Amino acid sequence: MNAGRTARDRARAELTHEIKAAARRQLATEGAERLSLRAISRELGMVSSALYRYFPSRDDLLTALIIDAYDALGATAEAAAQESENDYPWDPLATWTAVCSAVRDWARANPHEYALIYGSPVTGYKAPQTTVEPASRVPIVLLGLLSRAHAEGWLSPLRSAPEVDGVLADQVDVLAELAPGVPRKTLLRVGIAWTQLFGMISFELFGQLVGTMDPADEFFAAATRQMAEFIGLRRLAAVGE
Amino acid sequence: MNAGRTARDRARAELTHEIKAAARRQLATEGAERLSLRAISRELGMVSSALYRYFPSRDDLLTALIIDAYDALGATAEAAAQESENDYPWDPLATWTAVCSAVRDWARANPHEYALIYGSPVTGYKAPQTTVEPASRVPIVLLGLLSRAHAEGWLSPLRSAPEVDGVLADQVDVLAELAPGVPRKTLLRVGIAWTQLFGMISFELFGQLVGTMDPADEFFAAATRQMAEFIGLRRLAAVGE
DNA sequence: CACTGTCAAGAGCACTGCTCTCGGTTTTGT
DNA sequence: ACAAAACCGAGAGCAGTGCTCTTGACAGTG
Repeated sequence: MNAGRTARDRARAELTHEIKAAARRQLATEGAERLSLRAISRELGMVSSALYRYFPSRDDLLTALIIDAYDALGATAEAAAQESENDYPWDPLATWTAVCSAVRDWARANPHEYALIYGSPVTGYKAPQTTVEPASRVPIVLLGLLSRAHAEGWLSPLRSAPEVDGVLADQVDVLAELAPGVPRKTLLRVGIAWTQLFGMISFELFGQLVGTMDPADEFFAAATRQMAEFIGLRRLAAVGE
Repeated sequence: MNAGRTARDRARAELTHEIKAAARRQLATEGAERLSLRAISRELGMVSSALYRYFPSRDDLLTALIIDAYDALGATAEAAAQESENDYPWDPLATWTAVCSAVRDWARANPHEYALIYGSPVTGYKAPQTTVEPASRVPIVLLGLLSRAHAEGWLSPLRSAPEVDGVLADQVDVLAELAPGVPRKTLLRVGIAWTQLFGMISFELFGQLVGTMDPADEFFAAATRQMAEFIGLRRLAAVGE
């Protein structure tokens, strides 16, 4: 458990970190599929075969990068939420937009790592179970925010929305475990907003918006605001309505 | 102009088609980034260098596959819209959901071609201008549907939605050219619904929904319905409201 | 000191995209 | 009808890839 038990352990941890850093650098210039172990080893001044002592295969290195990316994005979202949660009076709509913007900003700052986790999956690469926990950090932030907003009376009842039943009700209920008390109607719409958020970011990053919403700042802001209203997050001034 | 003017032209067209077919087959088993010209040539019983007579580079082959995919998806969407447009009385909400479902079904039937056009862009590959026209066929279908719906009084005025101004108004106005008469508020929401649709499909195909909305049929149906209402498409019974 | 596990190095395999040259065929212009 | 031009597939070859295997050197522990 001790991080630097022996000199060998320390050297190994350090080199592992350096390999991932070089891989990330290469990810930015060459892309995920052209990630080359030999190029990394060249950059690090070592022989290619030595890399296999640290990552048994190219896929294992990819897995490490994917987990790191999920964790970095998750930490960004958590930080944005945290920063906004302490305001008084707390404004869940502001927190919602802050988290969404933080996710977008991270994606724009790290487009290749974003593509690695939210783009088309690398073929022949089977994501191991270890990736699902870091992948769920962003949804957990959003659901936690919703849960607190509900507890404090910030959620509209969505009277006009249809009831959620059947298979969908069961599926929505697994979200409810992370957002106790939030009604199904709201949770379903959170799922819709969730896919909208990442769909929009992917479109922006992957060039699907050029010609229309290309500088996407205003589109993103408007969409985020309207989706927040869609799921029933009230504006600060509108609590008692 | 004549398709089979000479024997050589005919042979060339046929071989071009066979190469793309083999490439598509390999796309399904190996993925876009592992698409190998040598493997294609092996499958076709020819020498690898001969392929370069038909596609000057791997990127050119990819471009052809991308254009074909956009065209196939566009044709699917157009067919779905056409089929629903002729119903009487015409129900634009039904057409909307039909087009969305058709897009999803095509994506599920051709996941690798979908990933090719809506997944992370292949690194080092610069999409030429020739791809934008086939890429716009689906948006054109949706906007045309909205335009007709507006002309026939099927669109709610979206009174509670905020005004669209500034840069966003200009961006939305380029959509307006494809959907004459449709108000900005509606067009902005169409953009939001558009990103939601493809975000949802991508999440389903790329495995981001497992653990929650995994069999996504009901989620998809509910989301499509609610997004249609979001953009103001009225239900058939609610025209006069 | 000796043993055990870890390390970098290097050769080697089968593969990739791509280029170039070669001889043969087809199409085209006159 | 015939020569010139365009096109074609075959093959060799280049520089690069992921990955495996063996070899010899080193550090940590008994």
